[in-house]
Amino acid sequence: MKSSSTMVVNGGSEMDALFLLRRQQELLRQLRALILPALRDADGRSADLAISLFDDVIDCIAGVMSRLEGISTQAGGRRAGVDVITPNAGERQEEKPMISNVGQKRRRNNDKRSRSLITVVPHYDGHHWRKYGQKNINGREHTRSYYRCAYTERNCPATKTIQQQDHNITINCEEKTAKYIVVYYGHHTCCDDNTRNGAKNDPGMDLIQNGKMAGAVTEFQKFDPGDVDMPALIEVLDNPELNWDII
DNA sequence: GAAATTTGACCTCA
DNA sequence: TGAGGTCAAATTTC
Repeated sequence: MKSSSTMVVNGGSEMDALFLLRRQQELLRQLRALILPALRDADGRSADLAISLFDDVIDCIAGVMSRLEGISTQAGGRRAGVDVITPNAGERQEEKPMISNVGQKRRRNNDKRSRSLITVVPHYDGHHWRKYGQKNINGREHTRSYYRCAYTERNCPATKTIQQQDHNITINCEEKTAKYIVVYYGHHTCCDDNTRNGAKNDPGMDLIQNGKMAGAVTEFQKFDPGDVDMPALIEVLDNPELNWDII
């Protein structure tokens, strides 16, 4: 099956290419969060090397994106309705805690939104989340669920909401499985170690043990750090099982 | 029994 | 004033 990414590239503009690059960048981050726990358990040195390689690739994409952004700005503005996602965007945006007064209920400011994604696996992002609320949203068929980082005792302010899309998306006459809009707020201050350990408890990580993501992980465990196969990596990123779309 | 989830009430903000 | 976000007690799950 030809990926939607490829199709857009073939007929696309600078903005389409930018959109795909953002998607790839985000996919890389998700893949990084996905495989690092397994790598660290197996071999800490490989994990460190993998982090370095991932960061290099993400930086390269960021460099290409900034060039393309220069071109597309000259050509007439950004793609409507798409968040601009820059490297570490979530980390840079948040200087203040999201909730300024503990115990006070405050409506979330949209400025605090860091990024949003559409995915079929909303729990699968490498972090350990705890649900703290659920609401029916006006005009929506499905409820919205509210999650915060499970490491709140370490003052981690990260939260996210998961909203199932009202209608399943159909691409190339194929009925896709239910998709969820995941919006992340704040960033994790619970550090990588917690992310790593927390991921073991993340419901999404069960997917690996259950075999849904086993292919990707198995491939990576066989990975030779000295032999980076970029086409193969792109194949993994295009894996519909992950199916992350930046919105 | 601890941890996680559910759910109704409450609070804030547009 | 109502929609959306959060709290916290009750309930469920492990």
